Amino acid sequence: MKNKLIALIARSVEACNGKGLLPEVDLSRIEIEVPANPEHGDYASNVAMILASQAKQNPRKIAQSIQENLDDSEGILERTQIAGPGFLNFVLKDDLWRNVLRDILEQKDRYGCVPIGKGKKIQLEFVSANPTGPLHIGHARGAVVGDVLSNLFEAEGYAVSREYYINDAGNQMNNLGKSVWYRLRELTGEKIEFPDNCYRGDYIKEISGDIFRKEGGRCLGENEETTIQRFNEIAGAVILDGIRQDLKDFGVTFDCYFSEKELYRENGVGRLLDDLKRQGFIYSDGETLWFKTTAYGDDKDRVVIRKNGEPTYFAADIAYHANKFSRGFDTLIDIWGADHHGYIPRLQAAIQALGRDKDDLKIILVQLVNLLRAGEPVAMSTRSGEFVTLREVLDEVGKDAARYHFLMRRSDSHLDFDLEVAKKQSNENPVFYVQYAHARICSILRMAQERGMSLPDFAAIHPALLAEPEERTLIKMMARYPEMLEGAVKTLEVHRITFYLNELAGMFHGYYNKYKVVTEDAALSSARLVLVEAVRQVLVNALKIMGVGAPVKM
RNA sequence: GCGCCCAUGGCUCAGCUGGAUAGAGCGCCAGACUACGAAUCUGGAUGCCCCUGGUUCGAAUCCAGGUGGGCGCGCCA
Repeated sequence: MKNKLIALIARSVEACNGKGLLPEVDLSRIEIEVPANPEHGDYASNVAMILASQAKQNPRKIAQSIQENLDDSEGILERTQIAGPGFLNFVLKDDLWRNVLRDILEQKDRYGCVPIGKGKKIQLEFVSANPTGPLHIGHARGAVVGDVLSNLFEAEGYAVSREYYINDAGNQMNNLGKSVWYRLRELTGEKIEFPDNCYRGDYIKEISGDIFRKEGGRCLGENEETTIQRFNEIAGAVILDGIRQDLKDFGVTFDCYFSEKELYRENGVGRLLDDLKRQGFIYSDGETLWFKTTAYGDDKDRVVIRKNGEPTYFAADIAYHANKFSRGFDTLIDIWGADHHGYIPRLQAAIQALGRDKDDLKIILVQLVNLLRAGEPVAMSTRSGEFVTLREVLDEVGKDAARYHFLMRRSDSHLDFDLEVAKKQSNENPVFYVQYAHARICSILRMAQERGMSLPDFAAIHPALLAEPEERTLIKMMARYPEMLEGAVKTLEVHRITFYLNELAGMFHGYYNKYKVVTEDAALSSARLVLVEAVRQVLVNALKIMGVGAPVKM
């Protein structure tokens, strides 16, 4: 719709050029928006104000020239008006709006999907928590944002791949094995001092207990180093299984779990560094190898091979992103906790050194969740074993409420998650507000069915009967759904869907309380059934992208 | 010290990339079920959009400099 209007304006401006009313001007900044105030029409354009400075004319006069030269051969305009400093406001014909209902009923699940992706391959990497402990509530936000963004990209016609990067090649894995080793020594009766760099959580004791039950006293083996290595593999696998299960129950699944160890196979990291060295991005100071990230705006160069000969995490990460690109993705999106923001410049430098455009990698920072219990902050640390697990939240709050909660704010703003509030299944929780709207509509449709009124086709109703202001508002709101999705994709802002849903549900509730859908008037009832069915469809479509259920009854 | 993010009613936050009178929810006050589901709705009060300058037809939004808060600044991952 917006595009149609832009084209209309552009043609008019051209016509004005021809008649000498306006000079040649740059039209790239024409914007069409939905005015906050309905009195200002269905759409408004700032075109005259933009042109005013270029054309050196009064904006209202320009608006008038454009208005007079509009060629509405399609007949979509009811009227236009000039207002304020020079806005050109458009009021569309009601029929045009009502056709949205037809589109929704015909397109069903696909309504709202604009195929702007055109099959472009995009990869989203998220969660990627070290498999050294169960997922906690802090990981949940990134998981939901990544999952919903993936859904959104899919809806908009991208070929999406979801990936979890398993950091299983670093020191932290060794500490995991060591943690198990210490617990097992305890179980065999030894008195030990549990080290600070080991993990204290109860899950370590459970894993150790399992091993002890199976193997008894011989579990500690002969050689300390190989035993710890063995434990870290066992524990890593058990924990990763748990993570997968938690994510699945949270509605988050991945196409690929990528192991960091893969990168070292056949000296992959080393070979990549050699390549980069040949291109002059890597230099040695005699003891260590440095990557020249300053060449692309980083504050200082970064170490890739340590003095002890071991590659850094960064070295592996360069190889990882090179690997991603080699798999044919056009765009990569990484979702990180905001505490990693300092890492962005060096990774972006790296992908440019790999010959990619800076924009081929987009990094979304998700602010850390501030966990509270009845208003009091709760300290969390994987190492100390003090944390609230994702599992716990799922069991107590439920998938839908938890997911919705994490989608209510922009991802770059801090989020307070109060356990006591979240656990309360009260009407304070907005997810119920939206789901209730859906259940209510289902209830209406059920009841109509019982009275022998099945849902009519759009062709069978008289759309003009939907003339109440609330009905027009609802229809316009639904017409904006595709634009909303497109905006959310372009800005990578999933919270927009939440706000849209809340507003649509609110409009429906208001309408419901004021008007009766099913009445003695058969024609009116039919039209209104189509209207509420359309609302239901849009609610379902949006909730599906959010991974939140749309219950028929509550 | 340097860098990134944030600052909007009492609280939690939106504000569609610069538009017309700055909006929701919670909380507070007053109302609405013999009704298609009251997990709902209707009405009411509350604002130096952190401060100071700048950019222009127009700024909560963009720029500069402050103030206050969060987070980073390893040859950890």
